[in-house]
Amino acid sequence: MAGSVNKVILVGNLGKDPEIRRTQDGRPIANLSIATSETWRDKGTGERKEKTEWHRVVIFNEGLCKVAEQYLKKGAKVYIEGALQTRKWTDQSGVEKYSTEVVLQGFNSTLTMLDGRSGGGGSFADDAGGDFGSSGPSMAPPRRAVASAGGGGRNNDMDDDIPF
Amino acid sequence: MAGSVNKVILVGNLGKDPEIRRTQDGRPIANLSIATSETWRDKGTGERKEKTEWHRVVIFNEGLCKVAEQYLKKGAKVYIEGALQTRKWTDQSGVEKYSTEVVLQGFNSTLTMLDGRSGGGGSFADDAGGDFGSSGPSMAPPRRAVASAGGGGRNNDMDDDIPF
Amino acid sequence: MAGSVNKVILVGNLGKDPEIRRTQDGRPIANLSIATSETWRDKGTGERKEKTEWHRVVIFNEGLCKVAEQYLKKGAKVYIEGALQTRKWTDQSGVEKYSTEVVLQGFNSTLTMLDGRSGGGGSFADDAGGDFGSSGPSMAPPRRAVASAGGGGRNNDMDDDIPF
Amino acid sequence: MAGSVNKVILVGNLGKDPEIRRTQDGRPIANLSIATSETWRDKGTGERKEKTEWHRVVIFNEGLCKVAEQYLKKGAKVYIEGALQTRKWTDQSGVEKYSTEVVLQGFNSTLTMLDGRSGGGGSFADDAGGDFGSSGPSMAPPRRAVASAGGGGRNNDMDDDIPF
DNA sequence: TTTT
DNA sequence: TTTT
Repeated sequence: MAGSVNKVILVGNLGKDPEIRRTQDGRPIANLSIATSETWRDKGTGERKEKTEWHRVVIFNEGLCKVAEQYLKKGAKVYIEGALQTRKWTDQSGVEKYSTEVVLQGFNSTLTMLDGRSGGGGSFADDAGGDFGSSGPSMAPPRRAVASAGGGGRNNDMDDDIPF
Repeated sequence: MAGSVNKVILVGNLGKDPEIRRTQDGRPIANLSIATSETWRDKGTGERKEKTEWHRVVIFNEGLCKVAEQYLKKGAKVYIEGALQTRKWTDQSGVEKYSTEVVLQGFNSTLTMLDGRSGGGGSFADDAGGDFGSSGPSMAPPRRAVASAGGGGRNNDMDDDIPF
Repeated sequence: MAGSVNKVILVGNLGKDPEIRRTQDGRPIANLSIATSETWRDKGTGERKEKTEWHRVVIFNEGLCKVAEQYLKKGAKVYIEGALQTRKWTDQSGVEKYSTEVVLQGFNSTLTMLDGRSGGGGSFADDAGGDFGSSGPSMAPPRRAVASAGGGGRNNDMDDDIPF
Repeated sequence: MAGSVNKVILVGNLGKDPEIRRTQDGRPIANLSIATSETWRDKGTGERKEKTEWHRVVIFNEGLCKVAEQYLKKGAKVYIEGALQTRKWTDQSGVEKYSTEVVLQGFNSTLTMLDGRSGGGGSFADDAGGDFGSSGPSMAPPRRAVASAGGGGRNNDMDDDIPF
């Protein structure tokens, strides 16, 4: 199909520590359980209500898995950007089940810590060991590198003066 | 929870006509089945691959339900903005199942037709019978009304010339 | 034009306290200055680089203006969702200028505090004094009320069991 | 800054053909002029109103530039995802000006054609010559390659049947 | 002018 | 299981 978009944006808190496992060929996969919640006041009774939604987030990218493993803990607030994916599986009693997950994989996936503890954090895009510096043998987490790409050929004399 | 976001953005095509049903008290609910797909070239073989993902979209807002009923058909391309919601239900054989849906309900829900046939289309926000004109006995679909709100107190002399 | 979307999503910190002013007819307008920044490692030198972008955010909605006034301070981290708008104006020397702002107005605008101090906060949608509770003489900030809209007619027996 | 997000999502139509230029070292830069518009009904008079917003979009990524050059024409409808950037420049009379643009550069940039003519289309992410196949001397446009990354270690037996 |  |  030409021209489709499948994007999920969540800001929420981890309900527990990330779970990291490995595939047979050694690639890491991280699972996050992220809570979002809505609060509102009941129109009739006026009482305050809250509803929590839990999201299963699966990270296939190696760099983002490391970020999750090293920096994220139960309770951490994160911004994530991924895609919806529904997986079919069969439970032990042979019943077919579907599980819908938010998948961070390939491009246009992002994981950003929003509580800036530990000095480590920052914003990470899923660069799949891509073009920008952070690859190689170093274990340094990949850095989002928007400003460097295509930097040549542009008058980037952005001093941070405010135009307003 | 202070500060959470639960947002899904899809651009895709309807796999079938919208299904409209009504609650006991007469409120409409529309179900859409939307396909998104990814294409890529296999790194090993070089062949073109495609994977389609199907999304279950549920519209609770009355105005958007009417839009869906009147304007959307199988094959239509739409932009939708909603929230993830996982629902638990029990099938006829007593097995507990979970279903994750993209819910359009309340604020911050949008349904926009992207193939501008039928003159009807346009962009619709889920205004829940809100502040902007489209309420009342009229069956007219709600219109997104960004520019009118707060129009006072602002120099809105934007002529539609391209400023660059 | 049928079918367009104009959306900006920012997560950043306020560079200074919100500035609130009023129109002649008494409507509040809040201006926020929000910083986002990118960090990356230079491919050549390996040194850490950072580039900050400043965004002018204008809030026309009365409820969100109150939230900004009461809860936001210099340094606060926020999630905002608005639309791009370029305004033409003439400076004192008669030169035509353009200013591009992120406008929170009408539907599909959101302001959410991400550092949960003061117990006040929460997530606020721009409901324009709409359908959900928060209107009236009360000064209570508007609450995002997704779950209440259309609540009738749905089996919302979501207990927060995790389906995974 | 740890934890910031700078994202613009537009769905709109090109006001004119893309303009492609090259930097001194030969890198292409594409400029798009994209219109979005809002329609609403005036609360007082009831008449239909429309306001068009024009967005300057700058593409630094070589792959996306080629896509723009080869597939996009005046009138084309596109989905784009980029970041806000304000640039300072001096006009011929020495006046300092600011220009805010939507920049597609590096990760998390997307350009997707929404009117599927010419068979070419599809969805493209800005992969900066990244991990997925499309690099090399071939002029083939980069393909978004979500499903292939991390494919090992996962039961991806998704048949494209609609599961609901 | 923020933040790390 | 989070957070307020």
